[in-house]
Amino acid sequence: MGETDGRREKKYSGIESELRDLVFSDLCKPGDKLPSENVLADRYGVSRQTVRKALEGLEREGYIYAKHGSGRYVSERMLHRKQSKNIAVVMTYLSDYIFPKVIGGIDEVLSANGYDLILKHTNNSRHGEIACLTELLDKDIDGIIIEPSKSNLYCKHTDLFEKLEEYEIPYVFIQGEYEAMADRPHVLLDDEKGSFLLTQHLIGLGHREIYGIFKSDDSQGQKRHNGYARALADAGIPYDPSRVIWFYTEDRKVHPYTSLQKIIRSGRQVDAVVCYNDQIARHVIRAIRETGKRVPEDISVTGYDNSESANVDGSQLTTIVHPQEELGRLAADMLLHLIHREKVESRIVIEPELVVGNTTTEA
Amino acid sequence: MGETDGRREKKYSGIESELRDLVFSDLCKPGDKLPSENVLADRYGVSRQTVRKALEGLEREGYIYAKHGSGRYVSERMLHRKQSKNIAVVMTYLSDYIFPKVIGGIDEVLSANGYDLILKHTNNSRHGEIACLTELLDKDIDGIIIEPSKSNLYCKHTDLFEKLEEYEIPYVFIQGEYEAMADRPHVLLDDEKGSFLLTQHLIGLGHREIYGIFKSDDSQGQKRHNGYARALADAGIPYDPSRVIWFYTEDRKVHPYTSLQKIIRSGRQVDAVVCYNDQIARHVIRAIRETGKRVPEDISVTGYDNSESANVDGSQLTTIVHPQEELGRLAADMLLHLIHREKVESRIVIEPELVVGNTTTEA
DNA sequence: TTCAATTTGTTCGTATGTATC
DNA sequence: GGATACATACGAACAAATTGA
Repeated sequence: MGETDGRREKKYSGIESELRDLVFSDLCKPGDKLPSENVLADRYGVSRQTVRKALEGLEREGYIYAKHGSGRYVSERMLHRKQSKNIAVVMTYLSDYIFPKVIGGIDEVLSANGYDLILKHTNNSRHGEIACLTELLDKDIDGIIIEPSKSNLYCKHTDLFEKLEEYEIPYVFIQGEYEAMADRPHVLLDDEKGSFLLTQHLIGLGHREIYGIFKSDDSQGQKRHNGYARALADAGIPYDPSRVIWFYTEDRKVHPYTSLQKIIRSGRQVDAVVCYNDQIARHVIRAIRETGKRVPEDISVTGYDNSESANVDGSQLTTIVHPQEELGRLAADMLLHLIHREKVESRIVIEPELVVGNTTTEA
Repeated sequence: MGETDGRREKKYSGIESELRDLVFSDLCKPGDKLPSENVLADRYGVSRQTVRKALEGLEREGYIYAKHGSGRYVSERMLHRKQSKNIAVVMTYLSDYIFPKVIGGIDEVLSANGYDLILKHTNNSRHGEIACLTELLDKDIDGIIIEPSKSNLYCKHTDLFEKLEEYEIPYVFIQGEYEAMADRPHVLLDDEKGSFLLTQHLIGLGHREIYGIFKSDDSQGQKRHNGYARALADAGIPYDPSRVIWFYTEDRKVHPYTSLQKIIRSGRQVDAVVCYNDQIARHVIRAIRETGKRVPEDISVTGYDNSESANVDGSQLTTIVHPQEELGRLAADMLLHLIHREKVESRIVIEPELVVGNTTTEA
């Protein structure tokens, strides 16, 4: 007996959306009075209760309010309509090294577009990244800029990123990339080429016994290692695994320098050291000097990032420029395009630029 | 005629709060089924419609959900009850100088308590601060940590802070203070005493012609000036306004150094310069050296904050320690107490600590 | 000040549709 | 299929606040 007239539309929700359109249209200004419940009931040919049900939704959202005994009015809140206008930025660390500058670049673009940043950090642990993303899924955000943690390990939490896509929350990776997520939007440096340039520079200076210190648990470390290896290969220098020291995030402050010191003290020839970044390079230089060798006269050292620590004590590292703010700005721009559903080049690779300092010299 | 039996309690709201208590009590776990509408109607002796009205509120807030044809159930969301868990941090700048470290300290405490940071900055303009606060009033936040902009000017937007109080959003000032808001929660350095210690140090080294460069538009500048003046007074050295150079945020990069150079080149005796902060001190040292004078042999210079720029090129400024992370942690702690409505000391003043470097020496 | 009309707020009753078990 | 429970819809009545005559 049911009058199955196709899909059953609820009366009140139809009226609700009609009223919503009315309120959102230019015809309505904040403070305007809406027709009374009885008038609307007549107009739409429904009961007063049904009209009330329709109005309830709008009132809950704060777009209209009721004055007892007087009427219903369009709310002030119509002016700044509801949008979270929050962007989450998930980094490995927040206040060290180059991160403040990257965040500054992101903020520059986003705050100019009325967005606020929610900052989170993972301490470069997979666990931390999962925790961050899980929390963010419960939050009101319009997009995410994320620096992957331990990006060289296999990404076991692709489900979280799929959830983001399901919720239509766009995201952009910066700095590193998960192999499994390589087709997603990225803004990256060409780490492989940067390291290639540094190593080539050292070879050009006549060095042959070139050591490398790389981080094993992010994609940058892997790529910088690859650039180092390719430069050696191009120059016909055989790649020797015993000249490469790998380290993890967790032993950054302990391991690699002592390994290098042992090698130097063992009497093996060391012409130069290509370091994962400037921080490592600074430690390496100190470690080398502790062994009695000089930098750059005995051993040349290169960094990466041209960070604040690249230039201290009158010493300028030979390093690669990290366009910190620019990286942030590019990622923010890309994210804005994604939020606005505009077509956009979803993979930006920044060309590296060599800075020759006074920590490298001819052999 | 009205049965004015005291205050007329709406039937449904009484039932709603009873149900709310039930749901919030330990008797209910997520997934538990509530009694049916008819059972509740009987139990409370009201119509089924009234019960529905009461349940509506709880459902809107997400604490219960309905399964058509089955019943009503306690929601998962009861676990993480509704709270935005966002804290806004409003600073003058974000990525320069000491700010990343302060933010790092704030984050350390708040992220451990499940809060996220929303970062905003004012560029140290009153206009910027008003814009930030206005935007934040429309956002879902549980508290604010704010560094006042141009805190030495009269605060013309106390209404915004009153709005925050009205909305019961607690806030904590850090670094500076508005005179009109001095009774609100603050975490500050004792800038007056810090500057006093620096000036006293210079006097102890035998200097008499001690100049000062201070920022005029924040309370720190004013207080550091006062400490300078008090130290002179204590030592019986007359205060000479022509030895004090004031500058504004907007001309930080131009004005004060050239004024000082003019003074030096005019042949007036300059023993020492007390600078507003380390950044200024670095510029001042460069400016002095441009005139051919030496630091510290001819002129001693002091900074303030012991920031990263305090120690460069093998030169360590004589300065005052700024406990950057600690300041952030203290402010975050205070804010947490306020959010939890716990009693808390609402004014913390951190004792300054002198660092003697190699930019000051005996006269 | 009073009063009546208007408008929203609350509560009851009733009926029907539809999903679940 | 039948019992149960939630969802939608309508009608009616009175309470309480506002407004303007």
